[in-house]
Amino acid sequence: MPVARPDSGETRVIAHLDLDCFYVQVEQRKRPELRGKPVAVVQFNPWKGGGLIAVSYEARKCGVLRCMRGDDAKKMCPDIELVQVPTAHGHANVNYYRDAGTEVVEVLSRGGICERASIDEVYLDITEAAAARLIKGLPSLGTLSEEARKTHILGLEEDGENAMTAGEWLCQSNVPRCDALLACGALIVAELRAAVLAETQFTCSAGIGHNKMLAKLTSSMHKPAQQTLIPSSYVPTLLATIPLKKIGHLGGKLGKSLTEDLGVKTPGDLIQFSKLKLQELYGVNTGNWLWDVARGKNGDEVKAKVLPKSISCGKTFAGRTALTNMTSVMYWLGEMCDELQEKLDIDLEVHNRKAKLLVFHAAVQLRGGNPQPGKKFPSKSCPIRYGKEKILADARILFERGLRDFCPVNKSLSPVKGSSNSKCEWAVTALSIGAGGISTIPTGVNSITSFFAAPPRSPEANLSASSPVSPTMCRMPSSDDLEGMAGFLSDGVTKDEECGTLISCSSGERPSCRNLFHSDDDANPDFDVKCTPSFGCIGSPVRQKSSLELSRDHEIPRGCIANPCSSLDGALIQCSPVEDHLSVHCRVETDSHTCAVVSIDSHPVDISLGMKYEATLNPCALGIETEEKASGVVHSHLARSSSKPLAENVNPPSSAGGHGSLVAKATSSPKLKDLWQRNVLKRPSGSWEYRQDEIDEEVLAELPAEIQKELLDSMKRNRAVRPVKRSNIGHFFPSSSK
DNA sequence: CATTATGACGCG
DNA sequence: TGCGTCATA
Repeated sequence: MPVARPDSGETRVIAHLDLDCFYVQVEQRKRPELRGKPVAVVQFNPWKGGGLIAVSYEARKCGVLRCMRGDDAKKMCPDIELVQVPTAHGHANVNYYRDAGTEVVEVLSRGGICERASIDEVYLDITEAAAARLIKGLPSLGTLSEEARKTHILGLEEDGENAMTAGEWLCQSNVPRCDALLACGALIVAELRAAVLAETQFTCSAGIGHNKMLAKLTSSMHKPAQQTLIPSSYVPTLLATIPLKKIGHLGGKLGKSLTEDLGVKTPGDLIQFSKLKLQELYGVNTGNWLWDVARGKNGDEVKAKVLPKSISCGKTFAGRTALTNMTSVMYWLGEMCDELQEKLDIDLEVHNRKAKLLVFHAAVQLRGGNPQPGKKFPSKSCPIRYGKEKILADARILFERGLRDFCPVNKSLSPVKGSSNSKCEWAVTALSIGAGGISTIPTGVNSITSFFAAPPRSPEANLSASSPVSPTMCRMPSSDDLEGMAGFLSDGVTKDEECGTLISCSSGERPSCRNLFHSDDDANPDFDVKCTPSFGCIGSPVRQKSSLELSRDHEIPRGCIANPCSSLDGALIQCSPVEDHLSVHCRVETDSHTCAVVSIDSHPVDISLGMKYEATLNPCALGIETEEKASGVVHSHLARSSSKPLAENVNPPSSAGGHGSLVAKATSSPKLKDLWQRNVLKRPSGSWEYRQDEIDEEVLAELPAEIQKELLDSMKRNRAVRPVKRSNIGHFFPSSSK
């Protein structure tokens, strides 16, 4: 549901860029002999020649449409070249196209704040660049590039007394600043499009306006390889003219409801309704948003986001290809898990990110028994454990769990053919698994690792001397890091005040540098943290102290969880140097699929020596498995558990300890440190609380602009309007009927 | 049961 | 956490 954001009026210059029939262009670049020909890209599927997903403009002239099948396209246009989407793991693989899109993003991101909206679409906020250009003076006809001159200016009168060319419009003086800004924006976009063409060989179309909605609306008005500008003066005319469904989010049920229930045919028609009325009809958020739409307003910001927030793979099994037994389901799940893990590996390697959540979904039909028509197979999720075998095992459990919820009577997991009435027979028509909650592994120059490992006065203990630290690890905290920090600080806080536990650990092998940042238990056996809990207590409801010793030989703190049955599967430690304290926040995922959040407060740290910590641990969100296998060593025991172990019968590793990782974050910049220090409130419990409302504006102002922006965005998001109680939205999306 | 794969986001 | 909606190649 759309949500209205505070509108910025006409101060911004926003562009929306869209690659023309993108997959086709990618294929044409690979095979230049296809250029200028009728071409379509078809998705792997033997049925009727596969489905078209991209059609070249030459083919469109013959009447070939997307959503046709390959066979139909051949009939309509015998000369058409059908190119297959590459296949991997038994289904279509779009990585090649995604990478091609990345090339484009790399060019475009030079122009301003860049938000990758889809595989081939980008929003740019080029306000700053446009303003800078405007300061240099209005463009002049002589210097106008060819591409800029070809801009379509909506509402421009091309004949008659007041006729004006686009070039003239772009160069006019004595116009409102907002128009001049748009004109500068058009020049910039023209240059960017030319750069994209020169550097990637791809053409794209663009829309330029004062907000995302307008930019998106106009980018598709002149295709391919053209750009369109919408002056604010033309907005009312445009909105009164176009079909409602052209507006983003109004192409579906909401738009249909507006038309059918209220007779609204164009966005402009909405203007007759008061804000209150729209709120009553569609809820506060959507109502406000619609009120804005009627006026061409839209406060959505262009987010600096180039990377996807989730990664998934899926396959459909239509018609007779539906899967009706566990063996075939497991086969395909296996393929998909391999693929997902591959993607996660790449994302970790290339972007230094890890996912938190595994999501499973399937489309399943019930046959026999009492198949309930509209019933949907539920999607299920759990914390993700890296490693394809683990993903597969978890996906299987999620599937079975879904099946249990889904099957009405029978709890059997196997489909039964020739359905006896008591059993249910199922057919899987789609499977998908995805990884969500992907975020940058926090790193920084003064990450906890270098903090420990590279004591300034102890060169021989400097880890980087023995194993070079990669540049990415030594960089300034990126905006992603910051976002991670803000998010972490705002929600990574323990809430459970009652339970406590002890940990202690001694160290294992000296880890390689890489392992300080990544957990990759299979791939990095050299980082095998042996946790030897030396003492502990079971079930103490009282917070207790324990010490974490770091010996001189092992500069790296071996964070480890008290539960000896667990291996560290994705430990994440965040730390902040605050005065002379070191504070560590640690999130641990264990083999038994539990997770813990602990925090450790240290007292004066001498980083050049082995360290002793007074630690207070606040486990939360735990469901640590039982003490029964724990041969006399430490157990965690928790008063409450908010997440159950995934598997009913978990076999804990027999030995204490396991593979693990320590991922650290801190800040090198004194300013950031300061920012952190001032806004992280230490609570008696030793846990952290982040008070974003107390961020010191002066400190914020000293940060690099990009980081400022990102932090502000992040704060805004955290503060986003929470919908008030919906009044009568229920009647609007009838869930039962249909 | 034939558009397939992939993603984002908002609600309760 | 899970679901539904929307979008686009």
